Amino acid sequence: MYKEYKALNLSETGTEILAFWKKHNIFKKSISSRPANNPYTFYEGPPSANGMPGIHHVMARAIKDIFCRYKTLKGYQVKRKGGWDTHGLPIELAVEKALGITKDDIGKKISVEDYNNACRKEVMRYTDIWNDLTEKMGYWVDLEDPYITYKNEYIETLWWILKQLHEKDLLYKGYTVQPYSPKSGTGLSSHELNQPGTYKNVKDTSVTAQFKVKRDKDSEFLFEGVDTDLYILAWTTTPWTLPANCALAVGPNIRYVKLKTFNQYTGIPVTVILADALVGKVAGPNVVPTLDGLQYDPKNKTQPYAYYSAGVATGHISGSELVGLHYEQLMPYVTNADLEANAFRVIAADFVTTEDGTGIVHTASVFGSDDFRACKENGVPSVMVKDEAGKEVPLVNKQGRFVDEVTDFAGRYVKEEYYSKEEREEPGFKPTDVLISIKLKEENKAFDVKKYEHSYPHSWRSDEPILYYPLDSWFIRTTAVKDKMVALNKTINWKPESTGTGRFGNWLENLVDWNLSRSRFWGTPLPIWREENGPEEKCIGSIAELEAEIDKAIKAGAMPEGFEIVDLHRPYVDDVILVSSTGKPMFREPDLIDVWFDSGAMPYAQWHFPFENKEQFENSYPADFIAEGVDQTRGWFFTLHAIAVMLSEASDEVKAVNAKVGNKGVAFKNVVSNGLVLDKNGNKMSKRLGNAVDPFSTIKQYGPDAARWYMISNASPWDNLKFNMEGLDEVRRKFFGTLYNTYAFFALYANIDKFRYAEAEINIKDRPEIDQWIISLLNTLSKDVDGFYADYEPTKASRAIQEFVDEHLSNWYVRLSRRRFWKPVRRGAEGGHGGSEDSYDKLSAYQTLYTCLITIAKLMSPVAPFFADRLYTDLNKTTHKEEFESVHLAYFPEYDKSVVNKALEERMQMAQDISSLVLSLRKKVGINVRQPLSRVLLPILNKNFEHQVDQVKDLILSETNVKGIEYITDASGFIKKKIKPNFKALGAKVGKDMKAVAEAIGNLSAEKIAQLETEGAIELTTHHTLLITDVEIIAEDVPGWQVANLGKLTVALDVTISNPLKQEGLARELVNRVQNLRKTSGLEVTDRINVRIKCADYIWEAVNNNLSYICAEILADSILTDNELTEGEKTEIDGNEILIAISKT
RNA sequence: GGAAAUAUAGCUCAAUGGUGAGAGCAACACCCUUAUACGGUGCCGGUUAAAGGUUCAAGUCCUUUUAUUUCCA
Repeated sequence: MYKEYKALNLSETGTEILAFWKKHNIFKKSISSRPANNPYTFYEGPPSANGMPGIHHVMARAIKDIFCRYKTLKGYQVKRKGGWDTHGLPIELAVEKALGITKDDIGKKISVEDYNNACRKEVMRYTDIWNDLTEKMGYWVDLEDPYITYKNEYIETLWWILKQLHEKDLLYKGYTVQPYSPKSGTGLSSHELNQPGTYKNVKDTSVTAQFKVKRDKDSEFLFEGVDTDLYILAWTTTPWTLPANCALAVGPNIRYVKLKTFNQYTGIPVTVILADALVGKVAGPNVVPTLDGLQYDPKNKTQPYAYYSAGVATGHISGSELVGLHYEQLMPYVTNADLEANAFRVIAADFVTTEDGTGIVHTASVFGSDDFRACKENGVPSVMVKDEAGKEVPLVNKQGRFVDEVTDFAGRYVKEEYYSKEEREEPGFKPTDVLISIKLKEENKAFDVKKYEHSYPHSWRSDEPILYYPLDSWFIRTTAVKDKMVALNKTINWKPESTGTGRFGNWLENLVDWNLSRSRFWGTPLPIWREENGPEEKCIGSIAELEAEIDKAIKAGAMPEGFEIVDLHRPYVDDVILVSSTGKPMFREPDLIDVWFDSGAMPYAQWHFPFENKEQFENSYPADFIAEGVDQTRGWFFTLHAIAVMLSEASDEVKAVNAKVGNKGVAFKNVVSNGLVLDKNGNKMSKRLGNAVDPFSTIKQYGPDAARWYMISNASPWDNLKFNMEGLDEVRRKFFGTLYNTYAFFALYANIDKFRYAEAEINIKDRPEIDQWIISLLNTLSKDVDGFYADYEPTKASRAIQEFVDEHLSNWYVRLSRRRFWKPVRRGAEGGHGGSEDSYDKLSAYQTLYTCLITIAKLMSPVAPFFADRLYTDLNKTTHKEEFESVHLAYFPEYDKSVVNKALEERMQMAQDISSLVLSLRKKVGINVRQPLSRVLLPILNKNFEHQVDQVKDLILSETNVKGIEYITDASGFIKKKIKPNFKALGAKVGKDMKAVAEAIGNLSAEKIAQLETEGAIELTTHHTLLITDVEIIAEDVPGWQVANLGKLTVALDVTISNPLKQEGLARELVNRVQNLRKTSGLEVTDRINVRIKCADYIWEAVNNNLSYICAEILADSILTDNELTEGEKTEIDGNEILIAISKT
């Protein structure tokens, strides 16, 4: 027996099938039943289990799951090792919040050890909830043996990788300019800088400084007509950075001008260069045609300005013309040959604006991140001094004071706020910025000094302004393999392609070295030990190596006897002090590494490669497929790619594996980057706004399959999805509801007829037309869906399946075949072909519908794994046609080309279209479908047309309740024709003359059209030869008939109703009433009945004339007229009252 | 500031450069149903974000702009 259900309940299906999978270990079997030598490798991007999963995780994981299940169906062995991302800032923050502490308290209120233990606990806090969701949504991933990034083994692999890079000089120490708090002596992360209250409005001393242009052959053109010194004006709100000035940045497309004026502090006439757009702000209304005869007035703050050359318009200088000019160092405390040659010049930078200042930006490479980048790009050296150890350091030390070399201000804090309150209140105290301003004024180097209010970031720890300051960092020299990364990226299949070429490709083109350093506590420690103030450096690549070094250190007395390292995290690893070759102590570099390195190294670290599992690694490298959100483009996707490419150069072990598996150095071959899940209005989901969708309640309410199907079929994975609950409901009703009903219909009759698919398979070619048609479509569908999955297009796959189920299987095949299933079979003919035609036809219908259903189950199983499995097992449990206990152990349907018949598909489409046209005509003239009509007229388009339609004639007639089809030709000129140019065909031929040709075609007479049809070609008035293939000719109208058109099809309907037709219509009306009555009386579909009716005479006459038809339809043994009838159902036929009484025989 | 994606009916999405831009949902009306709270037919709905350009022909190709979103700075 096929299981029959009271109603569709996808939620229940989910929980029941899940239990079935668990009980029978289906997931494990789906792996073990596939050969190990045919692997398909998937990498799980590890989620962090310290937050609750959201609906977008269901989306992302559905995509991962779909392709893994699909490949299993295709016979691949798909292992999916789960993983957890356990390090990183979010975890630290969660712990700090839970414990009510800040970063500053670590090592004070709480030991690093306790803190890290808290992190270790925190990180797996929601593991159970995650696992629960994973199961409930049907995401198959191995949760029993996941990789966990904080495990020693995992870290050991990371260390091994770092050592590979270190040995090839791909790991080095450098510096970056970062926000820095001198008071607390630490850098600040961008996250810390984004805390509320960090940015405050402050009033700072701002200086517009005069940088004197060196007169040489490059600058000579600027001096034309200039009779004073020439200065470039640059503005800064951090005067303390002026001693470190090394370049001036201009916008290459900004227009600059020369102005002559007096320095307001010294009265010296000067000529200055600034942006044209800012003349109004700097000079205000004080621009005069010429300064001739004007005098400097020390009491007047607003000195006059004059454009240098009288013709203002010709005085423009473009920024690019200024690039390369050299100027004199503004505050020459520190210089050297390199600086003299390569610094103190004008460079172009994209961050220069004309919003404020002078349109020229003072640049101090080590005190600003833009500055740092611009100087690096332009090869400008930094102004630095050497410390006692001979190391280059900036002019400001880590406490925020000027170094000795800046003689005038040595030892002074650069920011006023770093002085204590008492110091600042002492009489005569002046902030360093002010002192610098005074000095510049005296030296005719300050053009303008004033207070300026702006927003400036402050440290949340000490509430003092931060400095942008160069901090030590460890880098991976990704730029060394940039070309290879770019080249290999082109071999990766990105979905969508634009993410790979655009976002990722551009990122690679502008690659900078990867800054690995993080100043934190909970993460993978950098395995590098260094001598203090010495050159020696050790990078440790394994636990064994570390232990050996510890042994050496113990022997040298640097560490206590019996020291053992059991945990590679801080603080334990910081207790390790090694000894150098000269016996000096070596301390670990205190940094942790970027957590992205953790996840990017998972292909190796998940197997603890190369320390263990070499074979597993070889069999799963690189990945065939990965999928994550598009936000991972520069995160996980990048780190996977970067590490893989680096190792393909730096590691002999990885090189060997690559050679063996034929990998040029990628970590993954196919990648799907999915979009975001937004709420139904297109807003971002957030807990704060309360528009976040809870995945658990969604799955509970609609079932996991509806949720998955909705998300996948609605929009391509890479488009953002507007998540709307109504859509889920629609999917449930429309797709799953229809499919469920189709199954229920099948089960109902198959159970009655005890169909078990035990009979021999009827050859497809021997089945009725409609069976051949649906089988043909089904095979086309299998092929299409296979292609879509293979191309990582799940949306197209699900839409194709949905269309097949709704439009073709349910709405056409089952509807038209319905009678075949309930048609009574003569006794004795049951159970085998060779019996009557009836049983043969019925068997064919069962076999066909069964095949459709079980094939659909397989095709849809990657997207809707629960429902598909129920459908599959419900069918297969009764027939035992296949040996698999689950659809997920079965194989993808084979495409059988021999049963695909395009002509058949075409004519069935015509049948559907013609039927639709007839129904629409019926509607137009108000004749309902129960009233039979005599004939449909079809104007013939070509010979093949008649042949095609004839084969589906019966379907059309029964669907539209019409007695016959007649084909008409236009021999008599009876049919009105319409001619339309085929633009595509004509375009190539006539090109520019298209308009005239189209008009000429439109003007063709009926005779000319007929001539074209018979002769195949005519001459147009435009002197072009028109071929029959250049146009479409449609029979548009049959005068005097009810006519409807669709594309090339034209249908005319005879709407005259003769008396026999009328009577037949009445008979059908009666059948309809009786059937309704059967249903409301609760009779079974197989019950036989007796009927008595009381009605008008003409209706009884109609009934009497169609008695056998009616009896057959309603399973009646007798129908009697009874004018005395009082009981029974009162109803209406043709406007007349009728009384019907039925009774079971 | 840079890069990328998206923009088509009230909503969700289609539309190999080929000329009246289509479905589904929703609304409305009528009809059908011994699988189907399902279906059919009709009706309603569009300056294809805007402006230029290329072309015989643009929703589609190019340029600019706008909006939304993401990533980076």
